Amino acid sequence: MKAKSKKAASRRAPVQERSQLTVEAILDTVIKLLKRRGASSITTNRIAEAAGVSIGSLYQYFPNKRAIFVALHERHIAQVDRIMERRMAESAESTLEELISSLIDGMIEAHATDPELSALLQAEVPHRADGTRDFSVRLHGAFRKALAPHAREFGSRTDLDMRAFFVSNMIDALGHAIVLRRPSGSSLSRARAELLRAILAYLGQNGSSPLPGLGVS
Amino acid sequence: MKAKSKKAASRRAPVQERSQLTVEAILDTVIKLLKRRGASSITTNRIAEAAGVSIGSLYQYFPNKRAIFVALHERHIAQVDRIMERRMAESAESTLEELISSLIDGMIEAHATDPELSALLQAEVPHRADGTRDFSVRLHGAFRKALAPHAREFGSRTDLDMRAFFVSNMIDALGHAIVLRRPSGSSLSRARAELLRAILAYLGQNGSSPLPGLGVS
DNA sequence: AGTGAATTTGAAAGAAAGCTCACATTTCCA
DNA sequence: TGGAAATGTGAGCTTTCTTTCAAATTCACT
Repeated sequence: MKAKSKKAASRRAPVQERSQLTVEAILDTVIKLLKRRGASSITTNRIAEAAGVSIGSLYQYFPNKRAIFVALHERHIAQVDRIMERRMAESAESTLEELISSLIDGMIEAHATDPELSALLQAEVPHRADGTRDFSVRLHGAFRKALAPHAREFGSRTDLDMRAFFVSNMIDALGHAIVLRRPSGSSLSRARAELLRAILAYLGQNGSSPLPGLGVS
Repeated sequence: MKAKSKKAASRRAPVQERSQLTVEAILDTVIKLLKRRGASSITTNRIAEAAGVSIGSLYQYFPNKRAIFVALHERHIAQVDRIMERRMAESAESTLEELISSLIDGMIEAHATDPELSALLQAEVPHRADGTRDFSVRLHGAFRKALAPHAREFGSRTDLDMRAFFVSNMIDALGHAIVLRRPSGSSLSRARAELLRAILAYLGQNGSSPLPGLGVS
């Protein structure tokens, strides 16, 4: 889960604190405008005005409008990276169930904080296709490492690579789904427990350890 | 899985065949331009020119550029709807495993035909957030129906609604994932079998019926 | 064949948005 | 403290979007 390096510097990189604040203000303002008016009404001039910076400053740091959106995605992904990396480190000594459970919570934490933003980023804000792929690859790699020590616990000559791929995608995609679209009657914690159960069942541990408290099934 | 009705008719609806061909040509051309040059270089005039229709005709059927993208998404979703609906009907008398297996194949069929397009639609083409949600809700409802007859087969007082939600999201999200991002070494059929196994394990049928042929773990 | 509706055309132009650049201001640091 | 580097500014130029519309063509139907 290492965050990746900077992209092509088609524009000046902010080095002083004030310019970093400018960049942050721009990205924060885009979020505000996204929520208030939707993506289609966003213009670079509106962004600059609402952020309290000149249009010239905006183009000092972003080569075009799309780059602003891409940067917003990257900032969000970096945030998720940080959360998952921390939990992965903390759970180094834990059981498999504890590890999976913690990573599910991490993904939920990363998106439940601002579900509206997550939904907007996914649906309305265009981004580079390989950006999503990079994150997926990174998460996959992280799970391959995280699962390796427990390889013996689930089925015999299982394909670790494939398992890691499925687990990482289940946590990512289903974590998203339960935060953004879970059935109206159900609680987040209930759905969270269900996701844990699904993953453990997939890893060949279903039925063994009854889940605590929540009355799953 | 009923396809939904038309949106606000801010423009004339095509009634004759030639005008329907015009609309199709526009959408097909957008796909071509998307693949060739990427979303950011697309202009309405370029679309019209490449499609061999006048800019006037384009604006006869689409109120603005975004509407063209939305229509592209809707056409794609309608295609997936059709495929899934057909398979759902065909598998009405089947076992649970046969049903799930067929729906997995349907989702793969729907996206493996043109993976590049699927990736582009997801990443580069902005769409209404509720469009994605509508599809998710529709798929969820369909699975609730499809799973209801088999409710007795998996665990006792299980929550059908929640199960349907997870199964529909696993097929959708993981179906996407294995088509677009599966580990380089693995075949699609191998991943497909793994997805089936994961869902059946989640539904509490793992270990029971050995899968045919593919040697899944 | 005749008639009206549907469709197409494309140039032209106003509106809107993206973006540049010459110059002003602030910060850094030797 | 002085100059270089970094940053900020916004008027206005360029590109693209969007609309208009009168005239031509094609289609459906009798």
